[in-house]
Amino acid sequence: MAERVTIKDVAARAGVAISSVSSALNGQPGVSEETRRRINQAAEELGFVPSVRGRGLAGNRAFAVGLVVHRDRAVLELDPFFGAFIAGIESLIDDRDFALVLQTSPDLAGALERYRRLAADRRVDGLFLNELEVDDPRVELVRQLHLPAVGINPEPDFPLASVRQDHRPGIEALFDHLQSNGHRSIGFVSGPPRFIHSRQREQAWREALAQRGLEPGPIVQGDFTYEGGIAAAVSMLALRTRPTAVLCANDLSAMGFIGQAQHLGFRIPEDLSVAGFDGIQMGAYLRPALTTVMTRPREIGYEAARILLDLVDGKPVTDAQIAPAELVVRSSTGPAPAAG
Amino acid sequence: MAERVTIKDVAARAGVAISSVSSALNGQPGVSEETRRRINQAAEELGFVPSVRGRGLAGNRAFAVGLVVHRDRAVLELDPFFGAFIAGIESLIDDRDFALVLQTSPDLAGALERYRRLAADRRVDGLFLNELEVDDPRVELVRQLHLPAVGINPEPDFPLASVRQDHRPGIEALFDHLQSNGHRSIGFVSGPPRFIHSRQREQAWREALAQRGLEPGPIVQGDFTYEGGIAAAVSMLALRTRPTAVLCANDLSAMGFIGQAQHLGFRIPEDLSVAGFDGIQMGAYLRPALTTVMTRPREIGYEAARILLDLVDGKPVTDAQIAPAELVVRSSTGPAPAAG
DNA sequence: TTGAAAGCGATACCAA
DNA sequence: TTGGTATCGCTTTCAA
Repeated sequence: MAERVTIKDVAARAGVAISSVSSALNGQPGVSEETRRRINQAAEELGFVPSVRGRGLAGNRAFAVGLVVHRDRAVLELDPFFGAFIAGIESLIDDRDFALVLQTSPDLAGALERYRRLAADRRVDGLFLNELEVDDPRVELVRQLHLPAVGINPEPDFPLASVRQDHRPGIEALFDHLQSNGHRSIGFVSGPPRFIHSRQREQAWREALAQRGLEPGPIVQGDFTYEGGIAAAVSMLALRTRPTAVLCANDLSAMGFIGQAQHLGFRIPEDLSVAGFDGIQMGAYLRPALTTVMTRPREIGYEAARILLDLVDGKPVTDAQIAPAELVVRSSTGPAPAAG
Repeated sequence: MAERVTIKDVAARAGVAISSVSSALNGQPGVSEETRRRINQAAEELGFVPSVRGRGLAGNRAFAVGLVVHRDRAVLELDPFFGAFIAGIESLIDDRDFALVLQTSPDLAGALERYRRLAADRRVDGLFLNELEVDDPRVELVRQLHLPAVGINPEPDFPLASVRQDHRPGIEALFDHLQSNGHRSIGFVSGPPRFIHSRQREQAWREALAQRGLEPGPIVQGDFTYEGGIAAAVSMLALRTRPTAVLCANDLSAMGFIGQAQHLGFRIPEDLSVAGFDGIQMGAYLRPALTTVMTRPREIGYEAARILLDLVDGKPVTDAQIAPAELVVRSSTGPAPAAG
């Protein structure tokens, strides 16, 4: 029972050739209405679903796209980006009968190996390139591999298709908020500089300062982790010229920063305002609840998938621009302390 | 350039038939050492990687396994289970040249549809069944579909292969810890009863109480979310007979519970001890840091994948048992308040 | 031990 | 508008 029904079965039942079944079911012209009807009915009755393996071999397509998450597992656990990003991808590709092949690797080198194999054994038709790094070797790789790929928030002159979200409006809004609260010295906890998005965020911070004629506050390098936020707080709060407000490159490091600042006796936001970046749910649950700049990973995933599938179909594509990041004011930011 | 090299190319280069290439590369007998060597060399030189499409069609295999996450996106973002679980799966299947096809669906009904299609178009050779529900329809589905499947932490009489982790030792240890701290009334915030693992955790709580001759403390139903934890705290802490300690069915709801309890003026752990279940990283960063029972999703993923691939290979399998959950004492639990 | 050939399940071209 | 057939890349008989 449940013997898989193939195109032959449908053809037999409808009394036509398999080529006609294929044409009919794929909505191609050159099939009479009557025949098409018979074929559809036969397929229906038999519960026929074309084998993606057969289709793939014949059409030289995998009907799948690949994503390699090259982060260590702990980050993957904590980072809210992927869940939403993946959900966004799926909401689009499902309708087109594509599947997502997900792989993980702790580092970029391993990820490259994965990408290479996904391409070598022809398991996917296209790739998502996220967490782009400076001079990211994946760009050259997909070129060699002749694989369509779409980059997520790449640098301006990125040579492949891409989807971007402008972070600046959110950071601008944050600065408006801070400045109207009397802050004039605003520090920054960065991410590892090898990541494009680390640089983008730092750049946005610099621009916002410059635009307001403010001196850049202290900057300390973090690494997007909670621990990195702790370390950043330790060094930044020991400075003689402490900022009155701090922007962290992501929410997780903001959480670490706040935790450590409180541990050191600072009241947030009375003594120090701290803001994050990402908009993770958890931020709403902290006390103080985290002021942050919210991105839209789900939409990014959706748009990235749309572009990628168009690329796979050989359609012309234009880069996508997601609605800009937005400020979410909660309680970790407030009036600057009176100058002491 | 970069024209895909196929088995034909290798055969041509080695001066043999493609069937010999196939046999040689798959390590099958009936190929002379000399020929095998020549073939290997040719394959090497050409950089040949067999197409998973061709292999799949010929061998009636997809070389892929499927996981459908049927949770809403917000949960997927916050739940640390999946990241680690997936990493565990991958660490095994990668070596065997299998890939993971990941799909998401907000609910079980949608998930069933996804499973059905993964099977119908023969995209995967096996399925992971996680977050099992009572009378879970997926069990019948995979039977109909003739698809190998492995259940994660199912009920005792589960009819399919499975991997289990015993939660009880961790909860026993927690109760030892609480009891030695003077707690005698221990409440429980449950998960939705339709989930097997909700029931398992509640059952473990009941057993631990019974074993110590303690009366079951109050029980309130949660839903594994932060908000559910808040709601549970609201109702449980309004009770005339408040417990002195509370176990929550997962860390996230414990976090909500603690947040709300603090909001209501309870000091944790001085006035009330609260423990979670899961062992998410975030728990270590809270204040108070969360006492919890730690599971091992990565190992669960690994073992589940091992069993599933054996099943796919038609090998006999036995259920896997992961090392039991363990207690992690942090600062959200402490001595019971003096009886008032 | 080797090679030829028949599938696997589709698509697509070309005659009829 | 149809049907026959080559083809995709591989595995697996089965002869030689």
